[in-house]
Amino acid sequence: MAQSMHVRRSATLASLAAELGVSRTTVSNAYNRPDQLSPELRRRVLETARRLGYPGPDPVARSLRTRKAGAVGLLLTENLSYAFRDPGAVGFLEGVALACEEAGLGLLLVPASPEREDVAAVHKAGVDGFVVYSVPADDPHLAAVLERPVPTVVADQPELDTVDRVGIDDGAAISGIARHLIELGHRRVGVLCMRLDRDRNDDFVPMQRQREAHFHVQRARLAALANAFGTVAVDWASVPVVERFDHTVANGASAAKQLLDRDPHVTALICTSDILALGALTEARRRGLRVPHDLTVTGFDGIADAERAGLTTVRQPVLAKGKAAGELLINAAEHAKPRVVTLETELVIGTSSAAPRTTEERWFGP
Amino acid sequence: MAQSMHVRRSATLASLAAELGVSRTTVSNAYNRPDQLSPELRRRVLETARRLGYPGPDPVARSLRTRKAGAVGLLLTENLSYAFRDPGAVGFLEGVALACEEAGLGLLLVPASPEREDVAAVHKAGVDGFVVYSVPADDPHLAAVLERPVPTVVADQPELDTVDRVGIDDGAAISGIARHLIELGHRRVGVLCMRLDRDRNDDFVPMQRQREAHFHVQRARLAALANAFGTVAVDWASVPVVERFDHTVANGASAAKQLLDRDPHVTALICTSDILALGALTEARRRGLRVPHDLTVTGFDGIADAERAGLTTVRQPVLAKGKAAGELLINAAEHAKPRVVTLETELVIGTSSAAPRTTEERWFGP
DNA sequence: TTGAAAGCGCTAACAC
DNA sequence: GTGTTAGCGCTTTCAA
Repeated sequence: MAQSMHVRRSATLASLAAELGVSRTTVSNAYNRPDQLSPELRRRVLETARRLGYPGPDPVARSLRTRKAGAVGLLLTENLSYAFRDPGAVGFLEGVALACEEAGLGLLLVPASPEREDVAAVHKAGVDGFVVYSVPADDPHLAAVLERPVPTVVADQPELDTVDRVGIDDGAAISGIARHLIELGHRRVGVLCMRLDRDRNDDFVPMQRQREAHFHVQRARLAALANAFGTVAVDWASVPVVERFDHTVANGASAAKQLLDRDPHVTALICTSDILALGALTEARRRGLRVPHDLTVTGFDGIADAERAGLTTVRQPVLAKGKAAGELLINAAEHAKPRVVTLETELVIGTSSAAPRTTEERWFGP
Repeated sequence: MAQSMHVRRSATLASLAAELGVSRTTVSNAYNRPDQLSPELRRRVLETARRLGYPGPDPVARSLRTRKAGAVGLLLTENLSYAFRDPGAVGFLEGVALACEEAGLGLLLVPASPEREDVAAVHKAGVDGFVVYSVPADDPHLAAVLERPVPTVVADQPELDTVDRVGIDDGAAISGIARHLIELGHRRVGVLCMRLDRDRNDDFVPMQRQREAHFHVQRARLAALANAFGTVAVDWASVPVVERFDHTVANGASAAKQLLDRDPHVTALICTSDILALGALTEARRRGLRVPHDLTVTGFDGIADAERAGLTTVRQPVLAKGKAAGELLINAAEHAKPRVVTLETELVIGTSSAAPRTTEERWFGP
């Protein structure tokens, strides 16, 4: 970004002061403390400023001096284009933006895609604090943020006990889904989940990977499911779990295909996100499976498209989450222990879940 | 944002240098020009930094010195929450973000709602340039941006001949809609448009307001419509045009209601955005009007919901627009004249437009 | 009211 | 390969 036409440059506070024959303090005051000088003088200062093309105090220099950047950084570790396409992420973003707007702070989106190992962007960010959203516990960008001497608030991911955090009770939330399915009589279930770790694994997920996932939210959901189905003697090790790195509807469909191809007797597909569930619905349709008659599908998040599709899911307040994160950061007063805000979720029973057909029904029709 | 637990603070480059018994240059080099010192010394520097809890060069101080903020500012003059809800705005945002991401630059969302007359946020923004999206030509935030000595790129709004600009040919694009309707035989049409000026006018729009609108995009579209329908002897002054300040589906519906209540003989509702058109569809349904049989409705933008609804509309490349704006800014090399990028649009004939019923049909059924 | 002095923390010539 | 010097442009005690 070199020059462009609209670049006047040059005049500084000092040169203005010299021109006016007053001290720098006075000029500074004209901008920052109007009550500290006579209206007349202030008028003169401002007028001369306009004449000289002085654009007012340089924000960077002011920031250096005041030790305030006037902005909050948002770390996403996800291609930004993803962030703007995932309704959950957009809602969160909106929430953070709202909090910033109210406080008159800017919101700086820090570029940090998963491919880019380059942490420089975090170091370059002139901000008064960071909100970290949905990054794996071992992400280098996160480490870089934590080194910066500014307050940090984490949302959903990762779970750290050194910084403030806002999230939901993922285990409890998805247990609601599990209980619902168990009551309906489902015992042969399959799971579609989002990225569990920084390395790509678009495939079935062995137990160890489930247990050691660095994406804590996904890990917590899987663990809760295992636990819930354990109570009805379902051996979790035999439950097929398919993972997808990129969170898209298409991937939900392909994951469902992969799972059903191997295990066609599954009566319910539990998805850890609505996006994946919408893909599962597509795949079900493609195979001629009627939902919920032939196959139950559940989601997670409560995005608009999911409710429109009648998905059984868990609704979570994404906007409130973002807002809470922003506010926590902005009010990061001195406090000894990290604060934790846990938001409420709500089980939404849609039309995508029903009792599984019995074996007879499978053979002889409904 | 005072302190919070995770705030180490203190050590500076200078103190590190002192501790190590080397010059500040050396420490600086350790971070910025690794090839300027022995690997061994660098290792020592970095190690000591870690020990002292030195988080690396302060980004603000560095920015002051290098005269680079490493970020692009985005001015929106709209409640941020609007920006995240309007699909067009989100697409644009994504495009700008993409361009920034590729260049390793941050994207700073500048808080500047229409209510907030406070321009301070613009002054505080530590950025290397601004992208201005969809603000009225007389917006004070815009004026503040133009005073800043950094390159600026404008998208859609406003039209200035001093800065780079990216947009579409609004007149030509909506003329396509007009011609389509004219060919179908529509002569009694009504228009639903977005905010025309900074002052709220949720009502019919007199000619003068149409002509003098500071939202140039809307003005251009209205002018093109007037012109197109002029060729078939439609007197534009008699065409009802209803404006809405807030760009929501609900407002589209209420605008359609207001228009149809006064002028029920209208055969086509031309909307300057898909959002408004979707609202118009709702209102048509409510009145028991079948679209397109009883009423033709057209939109503008080509958002996903519109295509899903089968709306006749103009598709415009919002993401490409954002990306182009970002790239224009980032490559703002020296150039004498402002650059203008005009993107292609495409007329999409959906199922929401058809020939108007004749008077007889109106009375005796189709 | 206004001004003088003292940096905020860092980088970039340039000299050693 | 390393140090010296000179600010970047601004705010803020403190004294006048």
